[in-house]
Amino acid sequence: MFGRVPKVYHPGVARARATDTREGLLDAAEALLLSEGYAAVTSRRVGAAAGVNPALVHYHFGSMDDLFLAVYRRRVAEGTDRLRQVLDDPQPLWALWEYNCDPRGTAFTMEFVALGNHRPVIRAEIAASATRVRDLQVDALDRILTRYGIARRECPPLVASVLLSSVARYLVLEEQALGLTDGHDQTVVFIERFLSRYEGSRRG
Amino acid sequence: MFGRVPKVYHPGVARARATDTREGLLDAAEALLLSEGYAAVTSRRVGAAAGVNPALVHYHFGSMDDLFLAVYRRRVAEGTDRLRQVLDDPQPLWALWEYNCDPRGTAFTMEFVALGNHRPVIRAEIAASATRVRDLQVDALDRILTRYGIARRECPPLVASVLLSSVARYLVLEEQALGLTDGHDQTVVFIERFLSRYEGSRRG
DNA sequence: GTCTATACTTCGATAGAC
DNA sequence: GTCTATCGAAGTATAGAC
Repeated sequence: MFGRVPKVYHPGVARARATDTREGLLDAAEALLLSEGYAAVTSRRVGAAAGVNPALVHYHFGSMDDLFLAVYRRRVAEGTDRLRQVLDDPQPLWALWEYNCDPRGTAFTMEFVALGNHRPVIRAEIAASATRVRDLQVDALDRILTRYGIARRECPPLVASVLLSSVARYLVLEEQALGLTDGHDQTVVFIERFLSRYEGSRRG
Repeated sequence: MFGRVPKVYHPGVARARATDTREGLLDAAEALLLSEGYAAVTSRRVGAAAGVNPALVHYHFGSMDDLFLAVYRRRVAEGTDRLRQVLDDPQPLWALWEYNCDPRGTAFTMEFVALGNHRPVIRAEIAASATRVRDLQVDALDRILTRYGIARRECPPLVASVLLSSVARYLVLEEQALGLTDGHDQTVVFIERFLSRYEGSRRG
């Protein structure tokens, strides 16, 4: 009698469902990426994991590249929010170290780096976001180091940023990807002793 | 008249040709891996790049997993040889730093790490070789640090090894994969100033 | 050893019914 | 929005001629 109900008549309901499906697909894609690597992220498997039809991947995102981009951007947005909060921490150096030690971000980034190796669109996105994150982190470190009276010439914030994230992220990479943990405990102790010199032992 | 010539009658010639093909396939696979990522390493593309029939990949290596393993092992063997020579260098700390800064090894490892994410056989191989390489490096550093009179308690060789390779490899990773070089120059200067304290500036 | 030919699988993407 | 059905491309792997 009414034919199809125009979606504009029930925008809330219609859009709620669509958003659920969309988010479900993103969740499924991200889970697959982390557990089995990017090669496992196919429209068929993502659809199956999300409990919907594979064709919906293309309906909601277009190509697989677009799906990957959406997954990436969602996670980067979360990460950036967390990074901003680091400065509010009463022990910002500790917070920054812990932020870089988060294993989720590393496994995630590694897959996308490998993915970007043969998908130019992905590669460009990674490069852009990496620069943004680094700028944010350098800005934070600049203020932190100044607060502790560490001269810029003695230890430039840029260098501190590179050193901090290098060690943290490489430790996680080794542990997650290679199952290699030799010397990690000792190295962490070594680093954290350094952090404690400025901020005391970690509280909270 | 003679039918097929049994290969045992001309082992040198027959084996020489076979070896060439085998090596050619390994070369092609490695080149593809580095230039376009592991997803580009398919039997068809490897065969085409090597100028032979794709079926030969399976004849010589069996499965694709076996091809990947062969590529990996060949490169690891080369890398291990180079690492052993580091100790003979008159400036071993510098040599070790440069060894870890080699971009080839890093790009290579990264692809295999991502590959191992959904290929258990590869993952196991990486873990085993990573442990061997680290042991070798720690052994080298132990002797180097002792030579320079650096107490094991002050800077454990294991920690030195982890720190050194972390920073070096992560710098390369960022540069190669993300095109991100902000702060790298300054960081390298920072590190090399440290090296120079013990070994003077790099010679040769 | 190397090639041709092919069986079988899985992928990305799209057209059209509902 | 979601599904069914399907096309064409590309992958792994094998059998068999040469």
